[in-house]
Amino acid sequence: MPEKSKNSTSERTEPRKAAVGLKQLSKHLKLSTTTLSLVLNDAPSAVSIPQETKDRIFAAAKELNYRPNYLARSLRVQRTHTFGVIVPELSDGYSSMVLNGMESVLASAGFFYLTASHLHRPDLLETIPRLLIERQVEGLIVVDTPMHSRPDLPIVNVSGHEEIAGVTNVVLNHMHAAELGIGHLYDLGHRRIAVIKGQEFSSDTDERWETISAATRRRGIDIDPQLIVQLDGDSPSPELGYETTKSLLSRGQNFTALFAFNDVSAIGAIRAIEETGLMVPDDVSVLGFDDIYAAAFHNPALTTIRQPLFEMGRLAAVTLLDMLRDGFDADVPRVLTVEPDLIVRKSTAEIRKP
Amino acid sequence: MPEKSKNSTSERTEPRKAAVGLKQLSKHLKLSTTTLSLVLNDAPSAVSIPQETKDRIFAAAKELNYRPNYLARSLRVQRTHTFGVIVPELSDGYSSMVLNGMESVLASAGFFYLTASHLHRPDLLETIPRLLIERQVEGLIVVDTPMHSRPDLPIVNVSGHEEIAGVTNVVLNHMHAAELGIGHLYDLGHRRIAVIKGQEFSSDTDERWETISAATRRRGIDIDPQLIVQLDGDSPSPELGYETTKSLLSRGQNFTALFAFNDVSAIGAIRAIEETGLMVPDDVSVLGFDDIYAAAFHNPALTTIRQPLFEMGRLAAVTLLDMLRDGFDADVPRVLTVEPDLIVRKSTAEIRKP
DNA sequence: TCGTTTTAGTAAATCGTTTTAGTAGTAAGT
DNA sequence: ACTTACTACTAAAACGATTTACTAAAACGA
Repeated sequence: MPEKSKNSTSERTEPRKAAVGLKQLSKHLKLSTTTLSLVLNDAPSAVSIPQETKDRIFAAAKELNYRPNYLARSLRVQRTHTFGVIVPELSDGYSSMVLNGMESVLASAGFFYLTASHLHRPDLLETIPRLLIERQVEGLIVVDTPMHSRPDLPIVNVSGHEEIAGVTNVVLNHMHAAELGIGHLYDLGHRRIAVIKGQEFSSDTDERWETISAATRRRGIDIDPQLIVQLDGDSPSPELGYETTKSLLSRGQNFTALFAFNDVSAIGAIRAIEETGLMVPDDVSVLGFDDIYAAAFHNPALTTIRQPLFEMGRLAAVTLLDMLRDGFDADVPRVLTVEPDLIVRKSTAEIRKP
Repeated sequence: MPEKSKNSTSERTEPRKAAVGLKQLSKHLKLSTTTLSLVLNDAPSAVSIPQETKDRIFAAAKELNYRPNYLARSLRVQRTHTFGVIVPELSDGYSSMVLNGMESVLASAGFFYLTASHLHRPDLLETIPRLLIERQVEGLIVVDTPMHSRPDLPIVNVSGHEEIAGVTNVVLNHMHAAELGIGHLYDLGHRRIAVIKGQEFSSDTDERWETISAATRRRGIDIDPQLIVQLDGDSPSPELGYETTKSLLSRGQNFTALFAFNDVSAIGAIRAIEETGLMVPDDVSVLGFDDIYAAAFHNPALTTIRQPLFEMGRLAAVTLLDMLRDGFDADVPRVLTVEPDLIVRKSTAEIRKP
């Protein structure tokens, strides 16, 4: 039985091989760094170099564990293959889904990205873009974050609504989303519909509200101002929706359906509603937004407007890459629209007594 | 009515000021880049430079919008103030909470980080560390990911269990967690306890299982092998827990409590259990793990073992920063342990008929 | 054989900073 | 008057790659 050398403690702390650079490699091979660079990058002018030499170079690079210094390379070629990503915060579910989609594109394009959360703090919103630019990111992906000024590099804003030269917005078709949501509730017979608006700072808040408003008017019903509440605070917990709904319920107004700003707040709302002795969906229907993973498995399973967050991230990334490839003022679209879906589950039902 | 100049198309495309570097600044000021650098970085040797000159420099830097090139700077000073972060995937809730904690430290330390997801693909697990090292990250934070070899830079592994020279593991006190969980179920009278183990690839799976196993034995009960199931697949949806629990239920064994690997799978499990006509917690108690945001608001509210993920991320970051400051072989602890909490809510209850 | 082309490389400039090692010119000390 | 010290700077060498512009030798063409 061969002795396991795996744990031969004397060998454990192997000599930490100092990373070898092009210079040491060139010394070892007795070739200039020029030649090495040409060969290793398979530059066109390396055709004249015989295969034998090339092989020697590759072999030595592997053997000495050569690691090109990407910093030096980036400095010289003036490309970092790096994007900056600005999000409100990482753990809100929304951002991480978008990032997920984004990364699926970037990884295979050889890009990395630096992430920064602004936590809705104005000072960070101010400094983060500058810091990222100093780090020579080639573009910015901004998620659910207002961008007023126009930094001098390509930007894609996911859920951005300002029209700014040089920034492309990736947005949901909110009109369609509102039609789906309100249409669904209307078709179930609901006329007294409460709405939880998003936080002041959330990019989608206004557009969402306006489209919902339009969709109800179009059906000849008006939303009682007493039935409108707004999320406040920046916790990614259902707590916010819970509190908001509590205060809505305390007004004593009756309503048969509630359209929440997102699934997280819908979940909080359900708890609040049930705590007052009402049942979802028998007494009040609750409609969410986003279709997060948990939505399908909540009790009751959430009826919701699905927003293709992964796709939005993916789209943002490919668009930014396009902008880079096509030069500065290429005519990429100013706005890219993705479509929502109505996912009917168990949290909405026909109104009981019409 | 004042005309809205917002859309005055001629002004829209403002001249994109080319970012000015030290050289142009020096030309403009008729001072050497040396002087500028000294002053702008407030180097000790800048004492001899009169305040008037300094002011001129600062003023010009602001006016011309000088942006130091961090790449060049990093290359020269051999510090990037950048970490690499390796996670299984971004949208699993676990990683993003850890990242959140991590970022809270890094941001104020002037560090940025490059994130990469390996999606459990062996090729990515192989290449990602190399790519990050080429980009000159100063350290690696690895989340819920096995690390066998020892790259030559400081590493902190969140939920890492291998003992490797040079890497510090941040781990939960699993023994304590198991004691809390099993103790709670035991105290409620449960003796036939089912367990959902984590996925094969999850770092915590083995340790979690072993400690649970020990905690039950310590109480003189043994877990029926028929009551052990394991998650399979890498979706961050409750679907996995649902499927797993379905198959558990189909075995026809009876059990009065279920200890799930995490809250997400617990939520799936509850759905599966209720679909067979059983009630949670009346017929079977379900115990989760992690205490994600949704746990408190699920129906029934999840009793769970809270894992301080934010804190673990925070700890990982400060530790890595320490390792950097104290030089290579500083004696940072090999393992940092954080403590779990039992959060009793509504998904567990006393056994009905003893 | 002479001129041209090809082969197989190399020296040096470059990217944008920081940093080391000075250098004039003035002021102070003795 | 002569050293010494300080003031206010600057030239040039890093950092580690890439890239432009060469070169010496060999091969080829006429």
